[in-house]
Amino acid sequence: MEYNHREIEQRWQQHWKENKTYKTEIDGSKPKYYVLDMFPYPSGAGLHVGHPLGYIASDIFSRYKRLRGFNVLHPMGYDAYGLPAEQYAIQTGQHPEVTTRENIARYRQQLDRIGFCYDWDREIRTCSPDYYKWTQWAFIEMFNHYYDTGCGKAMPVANLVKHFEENGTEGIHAACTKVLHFTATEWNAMDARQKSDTLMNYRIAYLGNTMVNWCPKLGTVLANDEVSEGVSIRGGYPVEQKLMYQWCLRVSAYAPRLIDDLNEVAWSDSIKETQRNWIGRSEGAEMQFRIKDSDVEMTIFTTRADTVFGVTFMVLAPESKYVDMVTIPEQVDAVKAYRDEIKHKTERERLIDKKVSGVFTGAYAINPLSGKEIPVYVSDYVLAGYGTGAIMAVPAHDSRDYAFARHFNLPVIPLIEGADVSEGSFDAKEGKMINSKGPGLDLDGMEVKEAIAATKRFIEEKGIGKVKVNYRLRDAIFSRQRYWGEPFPVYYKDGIPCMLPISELPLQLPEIDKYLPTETGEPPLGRAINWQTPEGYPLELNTMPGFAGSSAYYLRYMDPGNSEELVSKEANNYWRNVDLYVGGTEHATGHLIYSRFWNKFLFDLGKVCEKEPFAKLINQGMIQGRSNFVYRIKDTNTFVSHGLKKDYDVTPIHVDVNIVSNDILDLDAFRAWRPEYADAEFVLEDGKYVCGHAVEKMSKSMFNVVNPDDIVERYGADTLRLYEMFLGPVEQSKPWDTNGIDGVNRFIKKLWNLFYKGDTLLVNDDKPSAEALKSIHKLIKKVTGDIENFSYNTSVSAFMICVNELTALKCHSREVLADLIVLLAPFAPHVSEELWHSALGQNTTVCDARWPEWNEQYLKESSVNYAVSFNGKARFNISVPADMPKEEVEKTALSDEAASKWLDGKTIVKIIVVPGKIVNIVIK
RNA sequence: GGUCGAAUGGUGGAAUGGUAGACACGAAGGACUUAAAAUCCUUUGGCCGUUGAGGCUGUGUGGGUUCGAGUCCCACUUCGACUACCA
Repeated sequence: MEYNHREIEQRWQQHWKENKTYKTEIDGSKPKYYVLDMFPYPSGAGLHVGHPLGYIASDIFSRYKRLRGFNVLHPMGYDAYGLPAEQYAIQTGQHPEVTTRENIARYRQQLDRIGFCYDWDREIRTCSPDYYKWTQWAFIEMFNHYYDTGCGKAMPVANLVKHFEENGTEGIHAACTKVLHFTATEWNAMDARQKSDTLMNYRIAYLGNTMVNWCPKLGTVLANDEVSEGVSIRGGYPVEQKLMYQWCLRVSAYAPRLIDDLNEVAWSDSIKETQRNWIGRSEGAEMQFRIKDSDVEMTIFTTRADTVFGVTFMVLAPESKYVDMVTIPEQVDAVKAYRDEIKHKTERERLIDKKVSGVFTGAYAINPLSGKEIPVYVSDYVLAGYGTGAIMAVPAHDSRDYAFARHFNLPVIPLIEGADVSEGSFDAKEGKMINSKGPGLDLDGMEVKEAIAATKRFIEEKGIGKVKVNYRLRDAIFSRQRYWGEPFPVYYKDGIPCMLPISELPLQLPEIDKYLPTETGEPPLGRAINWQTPEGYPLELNTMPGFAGSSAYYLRYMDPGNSEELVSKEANNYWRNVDLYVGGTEHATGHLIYSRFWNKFLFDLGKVCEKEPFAKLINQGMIQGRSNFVYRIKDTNTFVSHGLKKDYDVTPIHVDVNIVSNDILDLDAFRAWRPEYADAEFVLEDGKYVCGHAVEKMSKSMFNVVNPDDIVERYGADTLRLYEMFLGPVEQSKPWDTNGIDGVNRFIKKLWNLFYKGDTLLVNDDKPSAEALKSIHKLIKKVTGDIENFSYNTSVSAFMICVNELTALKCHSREVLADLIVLLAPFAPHVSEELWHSALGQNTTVCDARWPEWNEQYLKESSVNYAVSFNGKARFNISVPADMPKEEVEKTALSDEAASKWLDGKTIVKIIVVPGKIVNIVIK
């Protein structure tokens, strides 16, 4: 029997499917383990070889845990709502559901060929009504809850209403958009509209007038994590700031818990750090600055309270509410002109244009500590969305303030001893304070850190300000002016937003004729006929963003068919949370924050039992493309090989990597590739055409996309799986390079040859030799350790070594080979399954086998080689029995002939015997 | 600008502070073959040397800790990832 990957893989994939080998049920007799991949967005391009990297790694881990006796939940699904399908729909009129369904079918086909152990009965799609019912449900719950900062969790809005009725805002501890004060009488006097508006200030899902990232080209708003460097992540279109009335989620209320609980998850330090930066906790102080000859008080936020004596001016964000309050009549026109100018610039333009700009309001503020009068400016370098939208400017110790001060010729007062501020500001938080003396407070001579603390104490005592922790994390904007997303379960009764009853969910996405905004500029749902409740109240026209459906999907896999709840108590208490989550780092600030927020909210409601959704996270590296080039001599149809190109004037041209093998171009395939190359001529080196190469993003336009289907067809899924792991550490980014794949394929053939020679079965029941046992037990130890640590590349090497050793030993012992197959099963399930049955005669699937344990006894060396070194320099080797005591080893080392050469006339200072490897003799 | 990470042969990459370069690719030579493919064997960091000896050097650069450093510490250089007017 020869190794025939096509036949074997097809047969076993069929078998697993028919027997539902990987179906998972709750089983209280076994410990659970939940392994999850970040589910893919099914794009039209299909999978390339980079996508399965993480899936293969998690599949290996799942199979390993299963062999270790765990009940493993390993599901897969599709993040099916998204912009590309909708953009495609706009261009072609094709319903996004149709394209999405087709893409999913293609993905499924590709995934199936790689032999994953998913329980497909648990598949979910975010666009399916059975699923998004629970996305809508969670939204309603968020609407009906507020965040109580007193007890640190979400509480029903009904409680809040009761409190308002009895005590007004007195004694309320609630996360809110702005701090309100009213009495019970005032509350009770409000009409329904006013009450609704007031409650929006507290709800976790709320309608608010917020500055949003508006992308005119996409016709929708975007969340902060969907925008980078002033352009949309999808499409790269410019984004501008716009004030809009939108649904938002009060994610910011959870900022402290999102930071604190990072200590409880086993994620890489870098991704935790990224989240910490994104949430952006900063400890500082809020301080009041009064405007001269006015009763206006402006609140600013600063982390450098110590620098308050160096404040020489103040700056307001153009959108700040203070601007209108302080601007003097003479400056109104100038300020208005400046604000208009800023308004018409996109975020991108504001970022690119680093030029300092701003305008004087004409007002002066009083420094609360020094009593000095300082001018108040407006400038776009101050952001409305962070802190209070107003700052005290300390040009000596902040580079942005410095640039502004130089531009407007404002004074710069250094506050730290030795700081040279003639060329630039001194931003470091170190040194001794100077020039910092005022009524009641003297900071001179203090270290910066002391000074910050002293100032904070002082302003709290005097009531000038208070200590405050600020977070950069902002509320998530939850409305999208798009068609292909979850409809909001919201209708408007006399303009007041109301939630549909849970019993009427899901609110299904309606059919529309065109996937574009209406002529009056309403979102696409405005085209839907009868988009209203049975009573005739209009339904919400926005849809939810992409992250809505992906925020709680891991919970749904636990109980995918449940029509009563998102997940039953029983299923949740058994599966709890994800033990191992595998996916890319690109979700660090989006999905991974939203999911954690969503989970914490459901945790507060008692719907889920774990406060963190993903206990351990592994970030697989990105697979880049490896492009190949041919070099055309200018104005000819002649191509010169890479090594000879310097002698010619050439143009590099991308060539399809699929007609290049080990950088050698297949000439006939190249001529057939494109009509214009049909009669191409070549200048060869050593009879071959060598292509150049470069590492680039894997994309169609660079002709460097490698489809896993092609690899599976040629080498088999087992080879693909092993090779992707062999390529390097899972967490590292690396280019895809097919050059080494033959080695892995050769390994499988060698493995096969341990079992069969032609049609002869070689497996016997002989007692394995000590060497063979040592080889296999070494492997058991190595692979077990590697899998736990996610170092699969060295495991693959270990398999190769073991198979080579067993081949050399002519070991065909059933006992040894059975262990080998079980170890290999997670990596190469098809060939393992085949050999398990046909050669080893087992009648259970290899998934039901037990993971072998290594026995130290077999690993014992009969003799140990020591490197003997003098003063750390290795000089010669000695071989001694493994159990020789330390003193004997020293004696043997010193009695060696070579030692005399080194010891001649020298004194031994000390002898170090390191167990296992080295005898170090220090001489003088 | 900030944060995190990386730097080892022609290439991908191994090395709990203990003989650097495992394993694989590629390359060179050889066996089998009419030939090719496949398979197998040998060599393969660099330099010097050679009878099959042996020696020197070597993990981005410069210091340090240590009997001993690719590994730990400090500084620098280069590259990558993420983030960015966050006061």
